[in-house]
Amino acid sequence: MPMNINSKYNPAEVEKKWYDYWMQHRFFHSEPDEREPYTIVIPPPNVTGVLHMGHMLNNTIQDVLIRRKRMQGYNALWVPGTDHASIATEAKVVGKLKEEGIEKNQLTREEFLKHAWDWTHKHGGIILKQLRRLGASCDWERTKFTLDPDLYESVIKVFVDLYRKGKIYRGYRMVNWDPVAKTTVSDEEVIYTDEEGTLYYLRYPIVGSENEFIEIATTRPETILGDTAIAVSPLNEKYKHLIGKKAVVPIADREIPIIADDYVDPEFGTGALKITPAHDPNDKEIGDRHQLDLIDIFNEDGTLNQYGLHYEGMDRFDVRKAIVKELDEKNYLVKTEKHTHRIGRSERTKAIIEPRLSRQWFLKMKELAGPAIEAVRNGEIKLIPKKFENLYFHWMENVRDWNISRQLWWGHRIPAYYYGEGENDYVVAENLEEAVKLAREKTGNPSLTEKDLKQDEDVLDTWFSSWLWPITVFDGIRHPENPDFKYYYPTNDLVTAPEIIFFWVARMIIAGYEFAGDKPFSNVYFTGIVRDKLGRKMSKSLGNSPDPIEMIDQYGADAVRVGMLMTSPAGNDLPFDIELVYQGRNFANKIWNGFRLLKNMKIDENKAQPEYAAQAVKWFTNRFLQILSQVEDDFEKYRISEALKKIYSLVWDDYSSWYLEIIKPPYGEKIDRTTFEQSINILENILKLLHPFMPFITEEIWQNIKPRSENQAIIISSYPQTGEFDKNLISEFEHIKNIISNIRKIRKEKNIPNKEKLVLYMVENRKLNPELLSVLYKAANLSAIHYGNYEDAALSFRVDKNEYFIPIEKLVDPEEEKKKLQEELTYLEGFLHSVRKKLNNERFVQNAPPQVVEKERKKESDTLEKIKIITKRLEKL
RNA sequence: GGGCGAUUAGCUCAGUUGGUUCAGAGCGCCUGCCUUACAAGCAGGAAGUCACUGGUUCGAAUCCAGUAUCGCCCACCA
Repeated sequence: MPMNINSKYNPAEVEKKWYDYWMQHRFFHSEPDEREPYTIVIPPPNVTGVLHMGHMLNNTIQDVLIRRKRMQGYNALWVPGTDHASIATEAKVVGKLKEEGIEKNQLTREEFLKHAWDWTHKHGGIILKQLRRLGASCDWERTKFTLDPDLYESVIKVFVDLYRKGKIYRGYRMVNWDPVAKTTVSDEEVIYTDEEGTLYYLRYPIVGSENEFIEIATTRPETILGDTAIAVSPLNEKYKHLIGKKAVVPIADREIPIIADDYVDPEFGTGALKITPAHDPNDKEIGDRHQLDLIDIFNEDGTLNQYGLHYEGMDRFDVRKAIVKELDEKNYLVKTEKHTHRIGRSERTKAIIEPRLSRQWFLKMKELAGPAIEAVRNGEIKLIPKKFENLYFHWMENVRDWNISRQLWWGHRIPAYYYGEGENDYVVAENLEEAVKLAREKTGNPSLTEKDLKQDEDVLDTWFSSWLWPITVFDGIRHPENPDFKYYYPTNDLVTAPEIIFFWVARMIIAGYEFAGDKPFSNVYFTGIVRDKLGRKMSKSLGNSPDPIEMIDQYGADAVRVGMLMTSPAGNDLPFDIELVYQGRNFANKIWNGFRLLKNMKIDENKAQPEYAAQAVKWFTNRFLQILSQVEDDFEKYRISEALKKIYSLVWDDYSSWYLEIIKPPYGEKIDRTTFEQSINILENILKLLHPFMPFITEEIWQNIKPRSENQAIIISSYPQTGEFDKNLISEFEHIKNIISNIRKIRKEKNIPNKEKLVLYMVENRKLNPELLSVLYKAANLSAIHYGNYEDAALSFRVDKNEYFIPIEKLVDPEEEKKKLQEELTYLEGFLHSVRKKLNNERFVQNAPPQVVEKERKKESDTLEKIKIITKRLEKL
């Protein structure tokens, strides 16, 4: 049926229609059955986030993988969901409340959480809606949120379990303290700049020896009041005799040990380092190694506390000035030097960050990491590309204990319950009831009640719930025997960004072995970072990121998907350019017009299939299988961009430029039924190959190219199967294409209209399948093909060892023809020379594998033959 | 400073265990075409000392060493 189809593909009309159709028919939904599962869990985006270019790339890849497997007969499941993202979400809620004039600290925990939930319900899930626009075929019926009751319960259960196994402990950790905001800030929120400061050289008297001092250098003289040791390098001869002795802290008048530690650089400053474990991260580590005391000299606002002695209550920077003066007066200050060093300032308040000790919960990582390292080492889990394995091993082998507590309210509240003020006056339990029971046992006080217990105020790090994601989305912590978990776990592929290889990927692997007894996934595909043309990371704050939804509105999801994938090999950054989306859009249009051509053809039921069409069908069928096998290989190796490029070229070059042009009936004629049906078949296969990349346009065409019954859809159709193909046929067809190109070139050079028929003479040194000549007639518009040499004036060209002539009466200039032949000859002689150079090299003939030598011999003889042909031709002219 | 990776056409990248005319693709650029599917198109074309230096080898874009530049991760010095 001819119909009126616009020559421009219009994605906006099409995309919503088919997404709704897929949803209505629950094609994305999966339930365990007898098929083999193929499972991906989404890296859960922040619940209140919006879609950015990184998500686009990431989720397009996941959708390509899942759609392909679905068509290949797997029970494919892609589990979507969101992450509560404690820090990011809490910051947003705090900011929004501030705008309304409400400070967080005016609210109770319950009041604040209500605001947070309201916010989550209002903005949460926007990103999931946006993913639908991209075409993501997630099983939305299984959408999870990391704060869902079942996930919450699982996280708490895991905490308790780890605590009972002795893997969770309380300890102190340096945090970035903002004395103006009176809060901790994350590492990411600290901005470092080089600033000019002063290095103060101070001397500490040695206990027990008259007039002997040890000299140190510091940029922060006020912190001497918190000193608990002086460290020197054990290799430093200068101080060897002092190790084990004591020194006196000036002003504070405390005695502190002189210790040896490798951390100290004997070359820097004086070679001796004052140790203030409460106020410097490195000093803290040294302090831990040597069991030094901790003296915290600061209040929350950066003024000194009682350990500041007579400076109590003064600001840290005022104290610095004052104490330098006092040290100088008392003759402890040796000298000062200008010194440039990096200073960390709070992003928000610009206040200089104060390293401050704070009590936190930690998870011991060393033992847990063992099986996770082994799994990657023995290939049970593959990282793609492989280069990330080095990074993984390096981190895992030097893994530090994980600080899992955060001073926030939005998240999973730490299930520790305190019944007293003492260091160990707490119990860890899954709920309050259980906690009471445990507390009674621990204290021996049976009258203890819920009212006597106070739950820890902190919540768990967001990653402490995400690391369980592949397990908890199937409820595998609470009910490890449930059918979903048994069927879908372990999942197959994970697609994520290399930035979170430690935060998330490594920890998921650990959790998988620890809590599920098996890996969480088999392959991890790392995408790159999406950058702009200038190489900058696309980010909201830079404003250099296009709005993905606007792009989809304008160019269609298929175009955007193709644009994202066209040039993004695993692990490589993607320099995004809108040109890529244009290319995707143009490609969609190309496919669309191929469809239009077929759709508008009129069929002659009585017409027999022309030979050229039969040959074209045969060729394309083989060519398709050839490309299909290459594409399968690419997918096997996760070379997704490569697969797309091959399909792109198959569709554009082989299918559109060659196949369709050949089978297209001459103007005004109808097409025969056989060719038409075969062409539809071919198109269907092409659409299937394309569907994972371009789900919408392929569904639209597939549904319209022939009548379909309800419940049929390309999304659930079966993917083409690889098979044997005739390489020889493909190569012969290449030869024919080559002849056609040469004839087109001649037409162009000589200004011969395409409508004018030409005669071709050919000298066949390589025999061609005569049936293929029908294609030649059709595509080159020939009136006759003669075998044999053409002796008179003619234009000639050579393909392989064959020689072809196009006789043209007037327009042939023998000189021009001679020149062309001469050029060819020169090239061939040069080539022959290089081949012979190899063959004359005895060592080559002896050492190279026989096939290689054989190939060179063949090259030699072929070239000689070609040279002979040209020489003969030249003689005649 | 430590570790990892990269460097191939104007741009973005392939080049799969050294061996086909191996120097490729897409985009861009140049030329000619509004040819009855598609100008978001068609037909042609130009363009690279494979970062540099040396080595291994019969043979190197491919393997090794060094140098330069860039990127990423970690530690960033009292």
